[in-house]
Amino acid sequence: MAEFMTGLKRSDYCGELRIDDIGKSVTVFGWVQKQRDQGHLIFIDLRDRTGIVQLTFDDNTDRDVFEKAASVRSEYVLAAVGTVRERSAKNKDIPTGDIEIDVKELRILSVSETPPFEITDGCTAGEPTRLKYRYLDLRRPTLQNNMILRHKITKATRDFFDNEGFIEIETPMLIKSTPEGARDFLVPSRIHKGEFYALPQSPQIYKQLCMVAGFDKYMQIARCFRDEDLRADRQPEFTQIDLEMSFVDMEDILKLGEEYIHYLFKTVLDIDVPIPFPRYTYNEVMARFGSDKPDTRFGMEIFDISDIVGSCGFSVFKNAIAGGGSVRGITAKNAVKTYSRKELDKLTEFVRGIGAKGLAWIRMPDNVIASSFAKFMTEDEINAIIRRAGAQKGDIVFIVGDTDDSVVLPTLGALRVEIAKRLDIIEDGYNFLWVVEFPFFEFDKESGEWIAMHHPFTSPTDECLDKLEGDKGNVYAKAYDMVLNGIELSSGSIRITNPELQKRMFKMLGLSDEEAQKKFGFLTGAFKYGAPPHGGMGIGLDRLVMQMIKASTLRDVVAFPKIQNASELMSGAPSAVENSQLKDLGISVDISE
RNA sequence: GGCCCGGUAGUUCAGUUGGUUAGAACGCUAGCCUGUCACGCUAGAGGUCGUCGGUUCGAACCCGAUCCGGGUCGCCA
Repeated sequence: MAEFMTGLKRSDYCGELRIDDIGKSVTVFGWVQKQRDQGHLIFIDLRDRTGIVQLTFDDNTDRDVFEKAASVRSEYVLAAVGTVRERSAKNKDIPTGDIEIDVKELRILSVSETPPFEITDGCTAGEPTRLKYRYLDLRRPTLQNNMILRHKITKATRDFFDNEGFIEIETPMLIKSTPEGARDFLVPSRIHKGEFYALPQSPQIYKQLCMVAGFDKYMQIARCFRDEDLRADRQPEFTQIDLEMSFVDMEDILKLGEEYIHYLFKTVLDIDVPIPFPRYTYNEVMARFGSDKPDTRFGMEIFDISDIVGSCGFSVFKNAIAGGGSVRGITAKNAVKTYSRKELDKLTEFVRGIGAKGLAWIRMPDNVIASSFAKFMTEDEINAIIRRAGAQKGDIVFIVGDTDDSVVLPTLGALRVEIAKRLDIIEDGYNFLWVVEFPFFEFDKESGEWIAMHHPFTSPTDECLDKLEGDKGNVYAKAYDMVLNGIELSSGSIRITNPELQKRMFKMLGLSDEEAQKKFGFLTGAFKYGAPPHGGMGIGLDRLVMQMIKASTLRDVVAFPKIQNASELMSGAPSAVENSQLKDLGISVDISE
């Protein structure tokens, strides 16, 4: 049935033919979007990655060609040779709508079964179906454009860093497992039975070794792996624009990051992102937005009413403050219509899910004030809260109190985003910002210990060096995050290059000299031979692309993504393997629980 | 591992006191149609109601278990 394309060569892409091409003899290849048979007149919409062109067959068409056209079905692969001519009935809705191809020769290069869903952007099939047939899903114009845009982004990225004097170096995928942080994906070794490689969570150590090796400016578009649970913005394998520079301080890296983003958005989207980006300290964003990756496309900032309610009659608030915590709130403008009493109960559930014990509110329809806690307060206290909140008729004030600020702030932060989405007050745009001055340690309530917030190679700030062993709560890191519209795009730091300091860091992480030597000896060993001061960052490419095309899930910017349970619907990976393979590796599998 | 939501035709969905033969739209097949482009008209095919078990005279519907999919918390130095 299928014919050969022997002797044919594409003259044009389908979607690129225009009225100027009238009279031109063309050869096009593509997939059948739609065949419309009207008896003595047949139209076929032929699609390739550039768009659609209409093929026309009528009484003047050779009989064999006409009959072949009548037999064509959706998604057949065709070659058509013919002449471009002006349409008698034009279609203003598509770029090629002024012309059609009067077909002289038609070849069916490949037939197709009826696809499980229609290959259009209007397709209503659910994601599981589309992922199972991802090769068909990828034919849809949206995903074609997403992949093409992603290509443009990686191309622009390489161009930018090349211009800046960076060298792209590939680091290994089979590396030593160093089980701090996320879980490693492990790869068994056949030659060393019972031993395993890990897939890299990032090229961190190798890029630092590149600095020791003198490459000075390194970059790589690197695949990274983490064996953790998935989210809409988290895949187990992802791509990072990884870079590292020697002889720089934090300012140099932030400036380069800003220039890169500016270049990228200008080149790919023709958008001027203002630089430099606003810069906030960690403590500031936590206090104002309740998040270390704040979305600043809307206001609704957090305010503190601890001073007002410190001795009020509402025991929840009073106890929160007495216990060393705080009482804070946000004001949702014009939210009365959106949030009924019943809806407020749902929000209470929402904050409980995050960890708060409850949610207090003041609802202000018309001239009456309804509140979940007013009966415990004096009128003066309520009025003071409303004044602090800047609340007016139609607004709702939400208040959370707890003995622990690490409950109060993230709760309000999450609530702030949830309400903003619901009220639809998030402005369009790209709000980049830096978060700097990260604490070096965070207090772990469960173990009652201070634990490092960053990887062990992150340098503390110079002035904090004396506090490392004592005043841990006041130690800050030379670390910085790039945030875009509430999503962490990038994380980086200046690294430790002093072997003595590195030793202290390992000690503080609870690693004995022996363990540190075993796990990271090859890095600290390298630092004995002249390590230049260096730092860098890794930018999440998938998340960046996702933001640039305004997709709601990473799956729309990854060609062959994994689903929620980390499997791939199309191939069925992961899967059991042959016993002979296991035997080769010296592995026996025990999945009994 | 926890919580929430979902699973009925190829696809998207509807389906209430539990009761005859489970419907619609799109898609598909066949016939007709000379300007369609969401073509039109006529006819038709297509279902283990996720799976297993239970309750019942009778289950898509009620109960239990389980599988699958989505979101989220934990987790992601």
